[in-house]
Amino acid sequence: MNSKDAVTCLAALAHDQRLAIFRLLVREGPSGLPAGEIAEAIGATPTGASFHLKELDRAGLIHATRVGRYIRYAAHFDKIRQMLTFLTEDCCQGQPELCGSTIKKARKLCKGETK
Amino acid sequence: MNSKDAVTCLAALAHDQRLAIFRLLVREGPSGLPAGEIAEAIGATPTGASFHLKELDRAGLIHATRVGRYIRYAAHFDKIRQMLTFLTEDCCQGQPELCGSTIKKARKLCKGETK
DNA sequence: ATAATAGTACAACAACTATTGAAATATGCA
DNA sequence: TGCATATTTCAATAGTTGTTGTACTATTAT
Repeated sequence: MNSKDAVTCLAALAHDQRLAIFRLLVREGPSGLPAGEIAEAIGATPTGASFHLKELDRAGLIHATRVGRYIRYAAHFDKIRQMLTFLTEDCCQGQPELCGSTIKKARKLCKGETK
Repeated sequence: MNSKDAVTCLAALAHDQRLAIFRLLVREGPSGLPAGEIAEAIGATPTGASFHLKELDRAGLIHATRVGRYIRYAAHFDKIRQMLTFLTEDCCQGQPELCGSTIKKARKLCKGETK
């Protein structure tokens, strides 16, 4: 991930409805949801939802798959990881004890961490 | 952290120079850097740097402290953690094995994780 | 084939954001 | 006090992004 790429991701997320879509799809997991269900869930018009889904897709944070007459969207977890990593790379010059009480906690995002 | 707050943070980061400032200050740690040094490091004019620093400050991602005639800016690590947590909350409905190969890795952001 | 459903594309307009240069403020030093 | 340094503020302009409604395309079922 480079800076331009990261800016595209961040700009895609920097909108109320798109952030809601993103978080919905992160919660939903790899199977995703069809566009209509997403639109309804966040209270957007079909046109609006389509526009925002396209933005998120363009940034690579989600991806679309046609299934019959539905188009399912799902979070692209690898890209998400890349973006989060990019944001906090080399934090505190490799001495995480400096921000220990803060960034560390962010790693408890998903449970199940073993090491 | 709520959605509005998160959108403000993400919008603040969704700019090439501001992202560069943010990453510089994350690397730098709690002591931060004076505005002029930041401007020089990212190749911005004093006016431009000031504008972008203000945006990041307004979002709560960094904070300013006057030290003599310098103004030092430092990352606000607690806010950063809150934002990262907000983005990936309840991922995969609490079954991280679904995205296990991806999000987990993002937790290796800072080394020094012990548990 | 035709109609119904799911979703996208386009165009016009409004709203917001970034950039620039010049002027202002704050602090420290001679 | 007066000058230099560090940084911010302001105003004008240019550029980008979001919203809305209408029209279009793709798929399925009758």
